[in-house]
Amino acid sequence: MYSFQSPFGVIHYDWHEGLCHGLTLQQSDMMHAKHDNPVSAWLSAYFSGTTQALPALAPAKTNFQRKLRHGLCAIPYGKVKTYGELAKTLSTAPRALGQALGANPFPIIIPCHRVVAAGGLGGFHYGSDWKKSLLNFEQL
DNA sequence: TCAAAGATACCGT
DNA sequence: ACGGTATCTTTGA
Repeated sequence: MYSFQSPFGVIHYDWHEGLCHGLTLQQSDMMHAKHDNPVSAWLSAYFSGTTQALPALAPAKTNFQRKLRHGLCAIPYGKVKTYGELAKTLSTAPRALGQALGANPFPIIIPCHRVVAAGGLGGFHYGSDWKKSLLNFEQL
């Protein structure tokens, strides 16, 4: 388990066998530890406002989640989409989409925060503070 | 297998 | 503005 100090809180992630197995966002700040691997490199670049090729991610468990990942990566930096819109392009239901987004092991790297509800900010698995901060950060 | 829950949307009143 | 219903995938019993 590694950790990365972001401007909005600490991010823990699993990295072994050359593959990222998941990220978890923490609410409170903890110790800063610098690591030298593709995940930290990507995060570091992201929080500097630049984009970079994705690190190796563990494969999604279901077909649907693979489709979802692909659909999410199609949302460009600084833009947002509603659950309904994205659901339509994936031929699924908005509710199903939200369910899957919450189960996504790679928040931020797979930009699940760029999906908002039709009537405002939607929910977020790790707390809407993260979502708000990330969106605010991207839309500078 | 089936039932229940989810980070929703939409239409009726 | 509020409440009920439609809708699809996952997960646990």
